[in-house]
This record gives sequence, C-alpha cells and structure tokens, in this order.
Amino acid sequence: MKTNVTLFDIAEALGISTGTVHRALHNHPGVNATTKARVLQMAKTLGYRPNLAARFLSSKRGLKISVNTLEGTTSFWDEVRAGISEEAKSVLMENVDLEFRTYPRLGEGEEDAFEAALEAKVDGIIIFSSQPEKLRSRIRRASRGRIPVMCVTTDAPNTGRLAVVSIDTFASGALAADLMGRFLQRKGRLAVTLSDLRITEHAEKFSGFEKTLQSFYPDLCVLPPLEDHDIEPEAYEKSRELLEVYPDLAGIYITTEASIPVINAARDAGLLNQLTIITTDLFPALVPQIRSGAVSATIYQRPRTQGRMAFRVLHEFLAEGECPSYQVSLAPHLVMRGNLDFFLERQSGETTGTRRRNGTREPSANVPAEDVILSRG
Amino acid sequence: MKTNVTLFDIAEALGISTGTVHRALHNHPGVNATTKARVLQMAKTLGYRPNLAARFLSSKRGLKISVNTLEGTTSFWDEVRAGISEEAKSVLMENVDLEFRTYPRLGEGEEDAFEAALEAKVDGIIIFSSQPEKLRSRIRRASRGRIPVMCVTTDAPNTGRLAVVSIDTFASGALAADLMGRFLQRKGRLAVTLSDLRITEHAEKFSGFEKTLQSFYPDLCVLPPLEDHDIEPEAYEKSRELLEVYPDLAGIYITTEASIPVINAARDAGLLNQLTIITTDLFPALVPQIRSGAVSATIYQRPRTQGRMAFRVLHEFLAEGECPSYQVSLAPHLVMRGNLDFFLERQSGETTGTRRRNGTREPSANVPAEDVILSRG
DNA sequence: TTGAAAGCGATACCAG
DNA sequence: CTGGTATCGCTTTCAA
Repeated sequence: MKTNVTLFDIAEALGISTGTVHRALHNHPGVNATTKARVLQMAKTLGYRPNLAARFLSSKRGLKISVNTLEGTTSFWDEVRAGISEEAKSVLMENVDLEFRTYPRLGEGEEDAFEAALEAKVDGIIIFSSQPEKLRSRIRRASRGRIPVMCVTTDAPNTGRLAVVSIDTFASGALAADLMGRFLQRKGRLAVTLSDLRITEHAEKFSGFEKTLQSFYPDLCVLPPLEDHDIEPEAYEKSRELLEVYPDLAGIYITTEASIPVINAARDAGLLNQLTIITTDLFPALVPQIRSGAVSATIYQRPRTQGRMAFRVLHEFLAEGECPSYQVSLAPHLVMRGNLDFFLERQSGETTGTRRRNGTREPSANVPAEDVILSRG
Repeated sequence: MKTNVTLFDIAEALGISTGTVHRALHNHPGVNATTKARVLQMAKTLGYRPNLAARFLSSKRGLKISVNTLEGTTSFWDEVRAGISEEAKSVLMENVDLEFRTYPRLGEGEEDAFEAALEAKVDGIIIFSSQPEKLRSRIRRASRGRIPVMCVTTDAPNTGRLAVVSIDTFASGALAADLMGRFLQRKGRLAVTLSDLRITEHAEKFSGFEKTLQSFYPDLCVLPPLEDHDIEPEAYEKSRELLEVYPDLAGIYITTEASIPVINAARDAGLLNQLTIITTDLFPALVPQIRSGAVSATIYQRPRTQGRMAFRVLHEFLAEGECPSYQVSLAPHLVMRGNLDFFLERQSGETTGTRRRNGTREPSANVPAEDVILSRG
C-alpha cells in the first residue's frame, strides 16, 4: 500500500506487458477475453488507481464538452455558462474544450443541438432541457454510448442521465412561505405563479410553499397555482384576472423569472402597495423593483454556482469514471434591499469572478454577481 | 502560439539546457545572475506556462499544508476542516498532506501552532486567528519565507497574508436588519450582541445592521452593541441586564455563535415570546430554538464552503504561483423553520457531502449540512 | 555555474 | 491478440 500501484505492477504480476493491461482496462478491441478478465481482477485486488498526471501528460487530446443551454433572455443562462467556463479554466493541466450550443427560445432546437453535439463526438454534454420527454431517447442513446449527460436547472427523469444540478426547489418554496408568513402576520390569501405544473421543479416549489404554510401559518392559504407557460403576456393577463377576482390578495410568490408582468398587473390594478411580493432570481429589470420595495425579497437561484457544480461533477466523472452524486441540490440565496448590492457587480475598476487572470467578465452595473466577490485588498 | 511553450523551448531559444532554465525559473541556487535574467525574460516573451501534469508526474513529493483552527466547541470548525479536506481530496493527481493543528480555546496556543507549522516546513498555512495582532510578525516572517498564509473566517490585516475567505459581514448585518424591519413593522428598539468591536468582522456586521435600519426602517433604532468577549456567562449576564433596562425591546440580532445564553436570558426574563431573534450559524442546540419559533431566522455562515474556498485559493497559488484574489466574500445562507431540514443532514442511510467515494462523514441528526445535498437518484 | 540524462506512469503505435 | 518502445514536460541527480 505504500507505493501506488501502476500499470506496470499489474503487468508484472501477470507476466504480461503494460500495453495489454492498458487495452484490457480500457475496453479496447483486440484483447483475449480471459486475459482481460485476469487483468481486471488483478487491478481490483491490487487496488489500481490510474495516475492522472501521467495520463494527461501522455494523451494530448483534451476533453470536448458540449454545453446546450438557452440563449440569454435574461442573464440567468449567461451566468450558468460563465460558471461552467470558470470551472473549466480552473481545471489545471487539462485541455477542456467547451462547445456552446444555444437555443433561441424555450423548446426550440433542443433536439438539433443534442444531435449536433453527438455528431461532434463530444466527451460529455451539459444540458438544460425544458421538455425532457422530447429528448429522452436521445439522452438514453448518448448514455448507452458512454457519453455522460449532465442536467442543469431542470432534471430529465428516467433518461439515464448522469446527474442533475439544481436549486433545492422544496427549500425554495418553504423559504418563500416562511417569509410570507413572517412578513404578513395576518389572515389572507396567497397566489403562486409558475410556468407549468408538469415541470417537477415548479410543482415542488408550490408544494414546499403550501406545506410550509399549512404547518406554520395556518392563517394563510394558497390559491391554486397560476400557470403562465413562460409566456409573459399570459402571465400578465392571468395575474390581472386573478387580482380582479381576489382584490384582497395578500401576497404573490413568483417561482419563475416572469415576475415583471405580474408586478405590472398588480400596479395596473392599483394593488401593488398592499401586496407582499416574493420573486425568483435576479436580473436588471428586477433591481429597481427591489429597491423601491415593490418586491420584498427575491430567491436567487445561483446560476453561476449551478454551472460550476455541473461542470465539476461531469468532469469528475470523466476523469475518474465515478460520479460523486446523482443529484446536487443547492441552497438558494435570499436577496433583499439591504444585501442587494452584494449581489450586484461592483462598479468598474474592481474585478469580479473566480479567476482574475484572464479578466473575462466585463464589469457592468445591475448585473448579478454571485457568492464570491473579489477585490484587491 | 499553437503549441504550448515548454522548458525545452526556452532552453533552445537561449542555447542552454533545460536544467539551467528550470533552476533559473525556480530561484534555485547556483545560477548566474545574467543567465537567470535572460531565462526569466525569455519565459515571459514566449509566454511560458508550466505543464502541471508533467510537474506532478516527475516530482513525487506532495504539498504539505497546515490547518490551524479552533477545536470544535460547536460544529463550525469541524465543518471548516471538512470543507478543506473535501477540496484537498478533489485535487486529482496531487498528493496533498493536511496537518491539522487545533487550539483548545480562543486565543490559546495560536502562536505555538504557527511555530510548529513553520518547523514542519509546510508549503502553506490555512489559519483562523482570533487575535491577529499576536501573530502579525510570524505571518510576516512566513510570507517573506515564501510560505503563503490563508486566513479563514477572520482576516489578519497588514500581515502580508495571501488572502482571506470569509462571509460578507456587511451583507450579513444588512440582511438581518432587513428581516427585522419586515418582521416587526413597527417602532422599536433593537439590540445587537457581538464578541468584540475591535474585531473588524463584528464591527462590520453591526455597521451593516445599523445602516440598513437607518436607510429603510427609520422606526427602528439600535442600542449600542453588547460585547460578550466570547464568554457565555458574560453573554447571559449582559443580556439579562439589557432586558431589565429595556423590557420593551423588540428584537435581538446575535452576530456570533453565542446565541443560547442570550435566548436563555430572554426566557428567564419572560420576554422570549415578544422578542424577534435572529441568530448566526447553525448547530445542534440551536435547532429546537428555530423549530419552536423562538429564533425567527439564523444567518448561516457556511463554514464548509469557507473551508473549501480557503483550500482552493491557497492551492491555486501553490500550483500556479498566482493568487486569484486577496479577498473572497461569501453570501450567507438564511435558515428558517421551513428550510431548516435542508440544512440538516439526512437520516442515516443517505449520504451527504461532496465526495461519496470515501464515505468520510458519519450521517447523524442535527448536524448542519450545507449547500450540496446528494442522494442516490 | 552548467550540461546531460534518467526517470515519473500512461498512451499509442509498430512489429511480431 | 500481444510485446516492445518512443513520447509527453518537468524534476532531479551526477558530471563536468
């Protein structure tokens, strides 16, 4: 156990050459089945762990990873991609090539992008899918073909995907409910908007919200969720109708990024001041709403960290052949007026991001930063 | 630019050998000053970046890092150390030896531990120091001797330390104030307890709290902070006295882990129910206080992530010779009744932590987990 | 003070 | 199917 087991040790113990051992361990063609079995057995008994330094030194080719995400309507997906890039750069001594394939709109071009990635013979895929069922067979195919697929933000259940990184949706809903309960301190009705109940993540946020209210704030009750299908006019219209039916509504929890149309509907109905609004995520248009107090708090889903974790888990699998986990849940951050500035990038002159060396990010106002703020100190 | 510049390229360009180039680049003794200058110059013009894979392959010796922290009175420091260990393990292909030196009590043995680390000829030190001024000269000495010192949780200003990882204290105080303001919605007086105003981090929390109240909740005012000097009986006594003088106190923000004595004082004074209490961090004894509602919310300082970031930054410096940042500030997490379970480790049977492979952590109830919850999915 | 050369452990190719 | 071997870039002796 003192010195690390090498390919040569296995070869020597079996009286064969390292070449054969190598081929056996990597399922390369042209190895006698029995030899292969013996190699695998010996590798296990000796506790062989490949020396990654040697591996990366001798094999010059780097990993090619496709990142299939939504084109940035808000900054969310830009942040996810930035997180992936950061982490890719931080992998010292490896050449990681990221290929970004983006879809212009939800549900448009997801299949094409996936096919393109497969054709490009990437080593792994990080993917956001709004309609996982449409990709199910493709993800299956990729996984069977030893191309790991990492889901980010939304899961693709029953597809054989390697893992998923997302915000803990139940905790998000619970936190929103807890805040509502403490903020309101009275009887009242609450509304929740979401994209579609069939999306697991959204259903879970609603469920976390509802259950927490029931447990701790029985004076508050939730209306059935309002589905906006990620269409802003639909969000506006449905909110307006809702506020007509319930002009005494106490608060709204918006679980998606479509908060602006809801806020507008409330303002147009003259009810903005009496409503306690909790939103999701952070983007330029939301900033003034938080500053003005129209939005009491927003639950930030840490897109940058989601991207970073997605890359890390995928990379660890690719490097070690093991997956540290099938499901990574992150705690959301709570942003209010007081700590809002922490989450916004500093004025120009300072630098933000994990790596400073390449100065990739342009500092600009009202763009959310996350978690790690760096400064020359 | 297409192929990476190697030691050999520099040697060839200068008509010397790789051995000399290597010695020149590493400040090894026995190199002509002019040769060295020429090598350094050429390295810069060619844009030489060492191939880390080759480096780790040929040099067998691993990094030795001393982790000097407080022995776990609560779980905080255990979590910090766990974070460091996790990240150390995740550095593939390098042998990192962590040497843990712990002090039994605040301010006891910090100097000795530091000296011991220096004598052990470590490559870097991660340190928590409660009285940085006492270590100032030693940290200076280490830094001059090319041994980087990373501060975690509290900074050591003007010491030449490499960097510091901590929670953004101003944002913590601001968040606490924002919550107080929204929870209370009335006129009132608030108290803040901290360890010592001379500790920058504590002063900043108070300042963030005070400024946020002034800006957004002018009906609330803060009393001068109560210093407990990290002594629990002192915290209890001073709280008791405070509550005698201000029986109409509206809320208390406890910026340290010493929340239990304050809660006890409030209970003993019969004022627990009328007080809105916001605490800091999460540890077993605090859990029932949150569940019962005695504590409205706690601001979790993510010790595990602090440890992870501390190791990452230090390691990056050691590996690349560059420091990505001098100051890493993390956003705290907000824990309330609803999302409390997310932050507590799952029941036995499930696994928590970043690496599953080695199963280092024993699952147990009421021990805070953080950020990443993994499950077989 | 400098040069030459032997590894480190895995990969990949060419012979057999 | 299998063995042998050059190679990756750097570190580290040993000579000169």
